[in-house]
Amino acid sequence: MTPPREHGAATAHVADRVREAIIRGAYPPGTRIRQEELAEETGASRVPVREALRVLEAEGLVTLVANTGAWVSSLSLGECQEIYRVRERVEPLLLRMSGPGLSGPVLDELEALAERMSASDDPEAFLELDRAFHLLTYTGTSTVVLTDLVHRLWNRTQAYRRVYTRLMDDRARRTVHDEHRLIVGALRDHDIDAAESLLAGHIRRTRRQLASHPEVFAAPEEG
Amino acid sequence: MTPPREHGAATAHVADRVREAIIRGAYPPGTRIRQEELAEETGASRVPVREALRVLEAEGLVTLVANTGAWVSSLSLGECQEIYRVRERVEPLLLRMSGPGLSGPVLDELEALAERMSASDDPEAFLELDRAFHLLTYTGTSTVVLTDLVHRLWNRTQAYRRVYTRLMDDRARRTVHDEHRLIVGALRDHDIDAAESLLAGHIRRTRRQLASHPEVFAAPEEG
DNA sequence: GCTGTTGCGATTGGATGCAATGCCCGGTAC
DNA sequence: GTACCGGGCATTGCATCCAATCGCAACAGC
Repeated sequence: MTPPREHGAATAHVADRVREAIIRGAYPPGTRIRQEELAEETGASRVPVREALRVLEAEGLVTLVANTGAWVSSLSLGECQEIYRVRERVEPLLLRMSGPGLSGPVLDELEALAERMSASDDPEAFLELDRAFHLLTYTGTSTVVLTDLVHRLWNRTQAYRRVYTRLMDDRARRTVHDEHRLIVGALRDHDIDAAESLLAGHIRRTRRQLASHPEVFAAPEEG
Repeated sequence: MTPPREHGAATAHVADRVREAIIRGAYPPGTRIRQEELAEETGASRVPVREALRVLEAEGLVTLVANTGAWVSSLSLGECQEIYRVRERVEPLLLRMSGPGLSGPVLDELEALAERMSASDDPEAFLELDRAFHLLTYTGTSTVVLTDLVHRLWNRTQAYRRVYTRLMDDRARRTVHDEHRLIVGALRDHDIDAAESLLAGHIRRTRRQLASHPEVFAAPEEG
C-alpha cells in the first residue's frame, strides 16, 4: 500500500503534502499540527516531519513555537495588506518579464480560464480559476527568484482569499472578470505597459476591498 | 565552556550562526557545508543542524542536494539582477512605510553613517556601513512581511556586493555617497516621494553597474 | 593509454528512544 | 467562588544508531 519512496525525499514529500493541504483549505489558519499525526499520515518518522515544518515556517505557512507546537499561520488584516502591497509592486514586474514569453495557445487558455470563471458562480471554482489564471500569466519566464516569491505570496494569502470569495457580490465579481479580460487583451496586443498597470490596479483594488471586510480576519471559534 | 543553552533553541542557534557566517563572508558561495562539522562546531547533534540547513535553504542561502550535501548558494548574474529588480520595486515601498517613523536621532545616525562611509576607503567597511545605512532606514516601521523580505534579499546578495565593492572606483563610490546624502535629506524634508524615487534610482544604478562586472559572478577555483 | 566497473570510505537520510517542556486538571487555601 | 499551586500526561526537542547513497580510487579489460 505504501509505495516505496526514494531515499532523501521524505521531507519534501511531507512539506508538499502539508502545503497543498493548507492551500486547498483542508488546514485553515490556526489549525494545530501535531508531529506524530503528520508522521503517521505520511508514513515518515518525526525527523523529516520536523524538517518539513521548518521549511513551511520559512515560507510563512506555518508558525512554530519552541517546546509548544506548530500551527497553520494566521494573518492579521495588516499583514495581509502588507502582502498585497508587495504584490502590487512585484507582480507587475513579473508579468512584464513573463508577458513576451506567453505563446498563442497559452493566451487562448488564459481567455478560456477567464471565460469559465465568469460562467461559474461557485466561490471555490472562482478561487481556483483565479489562481490558475494569474499564475498562468507568469509562466512565460524562467526567472526563478521572482516566480518563487510570487507563488509564496499567493500561498500565504490563499486562505483569506477563500473566505473573501464567499463575500463577493455580483458587481465585485464582474469587475474581476472585466479586469482579467483586459489583461489578456493587453497581453495579446503586446502592450506590456498596459498589462502591468492593469494588473497593479487589479491587485490594489482587491486589497482595498479586502480592507473593507475585516471580518475575514476574525479568528474562527475553536471547534 | 559551553554555556547551557535553553531547550528548543538549537536549530535557531545553528541557523543564526551559519547565516551570520555567510553574510560576514566566512563561508563564500560554493562552500561545502558538512553536517557533522557544523554539529561539532555548534555543540549540537546533526538533527538540529539538518533543520537549520532546511531553514537556510528556504531563505535561499544554502543549496541542498538530496543524498549528496549542502553548499552555500551561488547566484548567477541573471539571478542577482532578478533580486535587484525586486529590490527596486520593494525597497522604495518599505522606505515609504518606514520614513515617517524615523526619529531625529535616527536621522542623525544615518547622516553619521553616510559620513563615516565617505571618510573610509576600506571596502569591507564600505560594505558594512552601506548595509547598516540602508537597513537603518527601514527601522521606522513595524511591518514584518516586508521587512523580512528585504532582509532576505540583502542576505542573498551580500557575497556579491562584497566582491563588487572591491572593484568600485572613486567615481562610483562618490556617487553612492551623494545618493545616500540625498536620501537622508529627503527623509529630513519629509519628502517621501523624493526619497522613494532616489532609492529606486540608487538600486537601479547599482544593478546596472553590477551587470557590467560579470566577473563578480565567476565561480572561484576550488581550493 | 584510456575507459568502464566495482568496492570501499565518507556522508547524508531516517527511525527509535529518552529527556525536557508545557498544558491541563484537580486540589487546596483564602 | 476564585486564585494559586502541584503533579501527571501529552507533546516536542534532541542525541544516538543504523541504513541508503554517493564519490572516488583502484583495478581490469580493451
